[in-house]
Amino acid sequence: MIFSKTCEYAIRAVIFISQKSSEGRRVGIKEIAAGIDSPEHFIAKILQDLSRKGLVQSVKGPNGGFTMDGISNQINLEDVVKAVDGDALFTGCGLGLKNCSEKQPCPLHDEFKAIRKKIQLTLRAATVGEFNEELDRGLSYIRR
Amino acid sequence: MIFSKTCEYAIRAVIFISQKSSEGRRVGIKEIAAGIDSPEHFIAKILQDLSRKGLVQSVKGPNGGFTMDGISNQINLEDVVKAVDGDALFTGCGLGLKNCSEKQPCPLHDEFKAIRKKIQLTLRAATVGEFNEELDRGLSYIRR
DNA sequence: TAAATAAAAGATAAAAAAGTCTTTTATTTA
DNA sequence: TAAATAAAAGACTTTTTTATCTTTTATTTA
Repeated sequence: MIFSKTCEYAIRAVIFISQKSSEGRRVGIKEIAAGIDSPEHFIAKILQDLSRKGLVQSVKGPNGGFTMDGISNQINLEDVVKAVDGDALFTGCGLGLKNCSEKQPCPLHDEFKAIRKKIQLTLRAATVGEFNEELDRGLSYIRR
Repeated sequence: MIFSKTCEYAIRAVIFISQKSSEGRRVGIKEIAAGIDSPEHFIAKILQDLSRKGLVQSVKGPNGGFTMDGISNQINLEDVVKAVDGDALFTGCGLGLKNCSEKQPCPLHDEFKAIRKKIQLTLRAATVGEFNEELDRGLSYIRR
């Protein structure tokens, strides 16, 4: 499944926040949850964590909410995935072997290395902000 | 993490069984569990399932055990993964969107399509039996 | 045919992931 | 400064995954 559910929500959320930020507004948890079709309190937890790690900004109180104002082009999806799922996806053995290494490879070592590399480079190349316009134009979706 | 723990064990187990089968012998659950470093009863369950689905053969009673005699070159790792984890890895949306499709794509639709394709083709190209020799020669490992 | 062997099956148990609910804290604005 | 707002934090529940233990069934061999 590549990503945990938590991570799927996280990616959808940062893309959503970025999109709204590009229109100059903050978004609250309720709007985010509705906008990406996720459980409200669950995505709240995830965003608390991302906020602590500096991947999103948050402001409490009336007219508060989340933004990625100015940072959505600095942050890429590799950053988000690492923050949520850690880097096992990029470094771990495909067969789950703890001691798998160049010297002691699993039978699929080289194959998985190529796959992991492709995943990593794909995510690294994708900034959170680069989807704003196509989302605005209805060319792609982050709901359901 | 790409595969579930169950699936990791399953792949390691079929490769192990294939290797021993190539030497003309059946292997019991205890030997398999020790050989791939997995919980004994857990891998037993998994193999019961693979046995029902025809991916491995099993024989009860004294001198019984599991084999892939004659079939380890017909079965590839895509078959194994599909049997255990289903085909969500090959067909599902990377962001977990149920309705993601060509007409209603998620922002990463094409990127994930390429990744899934690579994973699928890699697994399809790998027959269970093709690792026997390098395992025998100590060039790769399926333990720890 | 009885004893031994080994997988199959079923019932639990433990751990992790996903999801929910309540209280607290910070901030704004009237 | 009081009321309203919204995120932060903490406690808890549910579901899924992973793992274990016990009993049953099939097979072999002495």
